[in-house]
Amino acid sequence: MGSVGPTAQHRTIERSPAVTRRECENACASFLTDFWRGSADPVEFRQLYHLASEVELAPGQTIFSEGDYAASVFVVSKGCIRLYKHLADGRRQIVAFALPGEFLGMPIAESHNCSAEAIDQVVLCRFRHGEFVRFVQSSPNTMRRLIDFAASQLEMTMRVAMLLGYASAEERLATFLIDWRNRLGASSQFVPLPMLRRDIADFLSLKQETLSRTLAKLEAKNAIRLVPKGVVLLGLDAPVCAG
Amino acid sequence: MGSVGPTAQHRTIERSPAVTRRECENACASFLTDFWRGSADPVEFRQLYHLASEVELAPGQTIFSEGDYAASVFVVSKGCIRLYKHLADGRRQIVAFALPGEFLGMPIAESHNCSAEAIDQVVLCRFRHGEFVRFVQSSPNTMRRLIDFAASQLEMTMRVAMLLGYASAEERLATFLIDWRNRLGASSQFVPLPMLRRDIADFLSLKQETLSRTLAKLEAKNAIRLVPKGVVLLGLDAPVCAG
DNA sequence: CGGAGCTTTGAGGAGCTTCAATACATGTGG
DNA sequence: CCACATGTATTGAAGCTCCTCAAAGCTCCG
Repeated sequence: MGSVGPTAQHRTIERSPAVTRRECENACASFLTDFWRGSADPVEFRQLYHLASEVELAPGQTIFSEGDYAASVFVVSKGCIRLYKHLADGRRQIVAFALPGEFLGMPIAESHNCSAEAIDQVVLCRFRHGEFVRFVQSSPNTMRRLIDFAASQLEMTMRVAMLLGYASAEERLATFLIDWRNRLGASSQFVPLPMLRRDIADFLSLKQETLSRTLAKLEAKNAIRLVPKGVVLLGLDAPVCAG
Repeated sequence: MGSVGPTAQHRTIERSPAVTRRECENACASFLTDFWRGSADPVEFRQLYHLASEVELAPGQTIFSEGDYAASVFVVSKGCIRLYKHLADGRRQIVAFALPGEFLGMPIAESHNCSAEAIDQVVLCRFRHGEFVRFVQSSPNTMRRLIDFAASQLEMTMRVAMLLGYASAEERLATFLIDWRNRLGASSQFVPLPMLRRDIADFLSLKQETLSRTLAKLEAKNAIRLVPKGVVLLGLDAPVCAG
């Protein structure tokens, strides 16, 4: 329902073979760079290019829902996506924010284990599930990379689990802001936050009221400064996390 | 430091080739059964047998520490192990309890991302890291299984993260007890708890006082009955988790 | 300018933690 | 076999953090 599959109703750019390669080189550049770091095999690289197609989404659009049959494997090319799960009582847990170069969930799996929605304007790189799996199976190199990807996802999730278990609201928020800046590779002190407060709250397992109050507290401490669509990090690292 | 490597100082049973296979078939039986569910290849099965050796540990012994070079890959044959991480401020987070048939952490990784200690009397199945990785690389079947293993670990960790984020002490404990019973495949209502209260508390991110109180509360509700070295589950499933 | 959605602020309450003391278990030496 | 010592588990009372419910402020867009 509303998933971005080959039969989805929204805008999917299908291109002629002639332009496929170049467009895909742009769209998938960061993904392939990430995925292939080190041991590039030019032949496999090209193969993967030809399997990819491009999908563009407006803010708020659903990409897939938890439990959906995984017809496609997605990699983010541009924008920010929220990956979340619904709990029995209606609460929502954001599992991760996906950025360019990252898979949406675990590839290979038969069905999606979480839902995905575009936060801002998004461009995705799509592979048909079967084709992607066949490609991976034929390439021990790629399989190994997938294992590593899974391991790093596991590491990240464990880090979150520890954060949720033991950290105060202030520690959670500070850690989130620092991690987020690092993932964005932000050069300046300004860190954009394209998502809603509610998204951050649901990621850190806080109520949005508590999140607001904690942001205000950090600003009062001169650790951050709130600006439209983001924050400026001032002295967050040492002082806040230590105390 | 105190790790169970090929050069470790404690009891390692090195066997003659003649008895290797049979002992290992016992020791690794559950592991290989799990790992190979479905698509068994007898040849690879044998290969793996011959790479394995056996390690026995007393309660409380350290198997490896976070950050150690991963000289060995371990699979539990018998007993229960706590996998944990230390936080900056000295607190401890138990990441998982490992049971027979399970890997201790992610195989293939260069170094251990958590520490491991025997809870009770433990028997491990050990592979040298290099040999295990070479075997895995040579077997697409096994690689695929490893990806699936990683994905299921990821799924489990996400489940824990959600539990820690949103559930009350009572919900966490109830979920833990039910999951633990299911993993043990306990036929009777009695569920053994070989670990300390403190271990369970550090797993659920609760203080051990809170854990005790919550156990008492569940007993008062007739949901469980506390007995030495374990609990008897009475009516835990529906009533407690719903309310 | 007005409305809808998002964000911030306020007051009161519930749940977990902290510190402290008591009870229980296990193993050791007399 | 008992007495004691050590580590583990439970119970009690006070405090703090976060949550809940409620209202007001802000921002974006028609």
